[in-house]
Amino acid sequence: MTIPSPQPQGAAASDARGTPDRILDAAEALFAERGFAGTAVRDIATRAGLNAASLYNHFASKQALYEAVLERGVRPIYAVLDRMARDDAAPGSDALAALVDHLSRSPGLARLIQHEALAGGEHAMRLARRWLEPIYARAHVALERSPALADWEREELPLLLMTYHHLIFGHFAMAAALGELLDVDLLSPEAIERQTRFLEKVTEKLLGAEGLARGPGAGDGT
Amino acid sequence: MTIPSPQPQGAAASDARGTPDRILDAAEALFAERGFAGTAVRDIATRAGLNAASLYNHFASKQALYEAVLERGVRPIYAVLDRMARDDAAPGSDALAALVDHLSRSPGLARLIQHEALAGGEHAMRLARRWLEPIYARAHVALERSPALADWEREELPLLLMTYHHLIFGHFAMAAALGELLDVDLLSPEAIERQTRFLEKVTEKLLGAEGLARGPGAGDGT
Amino acid sequence: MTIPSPQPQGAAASDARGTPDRILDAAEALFAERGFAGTAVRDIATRAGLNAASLYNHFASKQALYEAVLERGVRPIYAVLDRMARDDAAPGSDALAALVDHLSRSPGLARLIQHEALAGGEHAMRLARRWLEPIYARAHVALERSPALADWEREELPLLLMTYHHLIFGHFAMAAALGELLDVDLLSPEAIERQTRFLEKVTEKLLGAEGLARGPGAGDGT
Amino acid sequence: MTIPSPQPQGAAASDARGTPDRILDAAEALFAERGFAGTAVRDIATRAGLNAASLYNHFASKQALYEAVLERGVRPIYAVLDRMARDDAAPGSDALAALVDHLSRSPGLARLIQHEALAGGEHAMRLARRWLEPIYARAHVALERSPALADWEREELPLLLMTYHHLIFGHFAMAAALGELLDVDLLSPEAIERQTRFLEKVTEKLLGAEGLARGPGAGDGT
DNA sequence: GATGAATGAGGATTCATTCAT
DNA sequence: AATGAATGAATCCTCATTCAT
Repeated sequence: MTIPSPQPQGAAASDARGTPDRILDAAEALFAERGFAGTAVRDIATRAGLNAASLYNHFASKQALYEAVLERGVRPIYAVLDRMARDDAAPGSDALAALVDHLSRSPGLARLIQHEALAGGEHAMRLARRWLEPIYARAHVALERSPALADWEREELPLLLMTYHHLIFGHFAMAAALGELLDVDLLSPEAIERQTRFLEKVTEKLLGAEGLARGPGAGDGT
Repeated sequence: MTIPSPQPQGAAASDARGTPDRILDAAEALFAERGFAGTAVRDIATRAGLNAASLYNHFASKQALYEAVLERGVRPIYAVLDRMARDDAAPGSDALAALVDHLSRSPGLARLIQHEALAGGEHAMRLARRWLEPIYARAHVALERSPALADWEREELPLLLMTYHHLIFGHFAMAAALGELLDVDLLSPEAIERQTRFLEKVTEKLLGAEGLARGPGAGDGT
Repeated sequence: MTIPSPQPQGAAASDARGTPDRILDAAEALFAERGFAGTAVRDIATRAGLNAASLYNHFASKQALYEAVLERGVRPIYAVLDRMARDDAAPGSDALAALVDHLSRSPGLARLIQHEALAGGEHAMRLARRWLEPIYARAHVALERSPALADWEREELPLLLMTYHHLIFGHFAMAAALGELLDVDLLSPEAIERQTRFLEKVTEKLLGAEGLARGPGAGDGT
Repeated sequence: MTIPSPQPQGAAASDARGTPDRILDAAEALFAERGFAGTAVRDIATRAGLNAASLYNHFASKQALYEAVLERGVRPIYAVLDRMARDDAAPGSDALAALVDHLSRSPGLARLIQHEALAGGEHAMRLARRWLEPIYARAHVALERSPALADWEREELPLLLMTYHHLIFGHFAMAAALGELLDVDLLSPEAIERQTRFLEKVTEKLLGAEGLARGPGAGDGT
C-alpha cells in the first residue's frame, strides 16, 4: 500500500512544476519550519522564485495559502484512513506503513500537522477526528476477540489512539531535529523501515499479535 | 515524588505575586498558545496588567523573556532527571508520575516545549539530550538483564525514548485541544491518574514488568 | 432642447455596445461613486466584463481613462454652453432644462464633476471657466436692462453663478444619497421635472421674470 | 453669534498644541484636499511632524482618524443647529452667519463634508438629517404666516434646504479652487462678509423679508 | 483583442524596543 | 517601577502597469 507523492522525485523538479505547486512546496517547508506566524509571505515567494506580489495571483491570502498547504498534505492521509475504514480485506499495519512512508517523503507535513495540533487549529482537529473514527470502529469489534485488547479499559482507548498519533506524527515532526542532535539519521530509508518495524513491534506488544488494524474478517484465514 | 509548583495555588495568586512572576505566567500562557512568533510583547504585558514598556524593566527582550519562561519551566524537569540519574534507590515509574503531575499543573509547559521541539530550538534540544543521558545509562545496564529489553535492538532505543517523550510531552501538549474535541476532560485529576497508569501499563508491556526505570541496584531488594 | 445621450436606453445595452464604451460606463459609475483614488482599475475592468490587462488595450492609463470619462461627460455640457453663448434666439431657461435632463440621465456625471471640483482638477476648472464665459457676457448686457439684476453688485455675480453650479451639479451629485436619506426619489421623472421648475422659480425670484438666460435680442419680441 | 474655533490663531500654534490636535489638523487638511482614499497616512503623519507609526498611538486606524476629524469639525455645526432648534429668540440669519464664519475659519471642513456627501458617507448623512430637522420644524410654522413661503409647495421644501446646503458647504468647498480660477479671493474677510450678505439677500428674495430663520415668536417685536 | 502571470512601488498596520517623565 | 509617546523595521496586501502568449 503506497500513497503516491504528487511531486516527481527527479532533480530540477521544483523548476519544472507549476507555479502554484512551487509555492505550495515553499510554503510547506517554511510553515513547517517556522510555523504560521513565524513565516513571512515574502520568504515563501522568494523560495518559490517569485515576487511576493505574484504569490497573490495564485493564493488569496497567507491564510488561504496555509490552508491549501494543509489540505494538500492531509488529503492523502484521509485517503488512507478512509480506505482503512472501508476495506474488508483489512489493510492491517499496511496502513501504518503507508502513512510512515508518506510522511517520510513529504518532509514538512508532520511538523505542519503538529504545529496545527499545538495551535488547536481546525485542520488538525478535523484530522484527529477522522483519525479516530475508523479506528474506533474496528477497535470495538476487536475488543471482543482480542485477548490483548481486553487489558485496556474503554477510557484508555483514546490514550492508545493518541499514542499512535504521537508515534507517527510526533516522530516525524521531531525526526529532523532529534536526528541531528543524536547524530543519527532518522529519515534515511533504513530509518523509515526501522520506524515501521518499531511501530509493528509496539503494536504487537500493546495490542497482541493481531493488533487493532486487523479488520473483522481478518483472523479467519485458517 | 513531587515537583513543587512555583505558583501558590491559592486564589488571587497572580495578583499577589511579584511582577516578574506575573509576567512569566502571562508569557508562558501566551507562548504556549501561540508560539514565540505569534505572541506580541504587548499582549503579554497586558495580560500581566502592565504596559509593554514596563515589561522591559524586568526582562531585557522578548527573547530573554522567552528563555526565562523555558528555564523556569524546564528546571524542575531537569531536577527529576538528575535525581533519576543519581539516585540509586531508583525512582522507578515514580519519575514518570512526577513528571506527569508537574506538567498537568503547569498548563502551558508541555505545549511550550513541543513548540520548542518543533522549532528545533536549543532549549528543547538541551532538554532532549538530558532526557536521554540518564536513561541511556541505565538502559545499557538493564539491557543485559531484562528479558523484555532483549527484544529491542540497540538502534531502537532512541525510538523507545522518543516514545516516552511523546507520551508525556505530546500528550499534555495536545490534551487541551483533543479533550475538547473528544469531549473528554484529559486534565481532570482522574484523567491525570489514568494517564499515569496508562504510562505504567505501556511500560510494562513494552519493557517488561520491571521497566527501564529500575536502576541497577533496584531489583534485588528481595 | 435636448442633449442626446450616448447610450441607447434599450435592454442589453451594455453588452451590445463596444468595449471602450462599456469601459467608460463602468469607469464613470465607479469614479463617480468612489473618486479617482478610491477606484481600482481592476474593478472598472471587472464591471466592464474584462480583465484588467485588457483595459490597457483601450486606454493608455488610469489617468487617461479618467480623462476620457470626463471628456465624454462634459462635452454635451459644453455644447449647451456654446449654443447658449452663440445663439441669438436665446434658449433661455431651456438651457437649464437641457442640463438638468442630461445630468439626470447620465447618472454619475454630476458626482464626477463635483469630485473634480473638490479636487480642484483641471477639467472642473476648465468647465467652470466655460460655464462662466457665456453667462458673463450676457450678464453684462442684461445688467443694464434688467431691473432685478440691478439689485446685484458686480462682485456678487460670481456668487450667483456658483449658485447655479450648485443647484445643478451639486443637486444631482447628492440626489442619490439624499434621496435615500429622505426617502424621497429625487431622480424620478417627476422629480426631475420638479427640479427644473424649481430652478425656474429660483431664477425668477433672484433675477426677475426674464432671468439671466435671455439673450440680448430676446426680450424685444413685442 | 460666533462659533469658537478650537485652534488658537496665534503663530506657531500648530507646534504648541497637543499631538492629537496636530494630527487632526494635518488630517483635516489632507482629507479635504485629496479625499479619504487619496490621502496616505504617512503624509498625515509627516505633516504633523510624526512618524507614521506614532500616529497609531493616538488614533486606532485611518478610518478612526477620519471620523475624529469629521466629528471635531461637525460638532460646532451641530451646536448651531441645536441652538437654532431650541432658541425661541430666533437666531435668524445669525445662524447662517455663524456657520459661514466657522467654515471660513476651518479651512478644510466644507470640502471634507462635501467629500463625505459625495461618498454618501454616514457622517454627511447624519449631518444632513440634523440639518433638516430644526429647519423643517420652523418651516412648517413659518409656512402658515410667511407670504413668500406660500409660493413653495411642500415637495419643494427639501429643494430649498438643499439650496442652502449648497450655498454654504458647496460654496466654501469650492471657494479655494474657484477663487484661484477667477483670480478673486473668496476667502478674505471681505469675501466672507460678502457671502454672508449674499446669503441674506438670497434668503430675502426666496423666502421674503423674514426668511426661514425667524422662529415662531420672532416677528412680533413691534 | 484578451488574458494569466509577474512586478515595483506603495499603503495601512503591527511590532519590539527606547526614552523622557 | 510604570507609562505615554516615538520610531525603524517589518508584514500583509493592493495597485497600476507590463508582457508573453
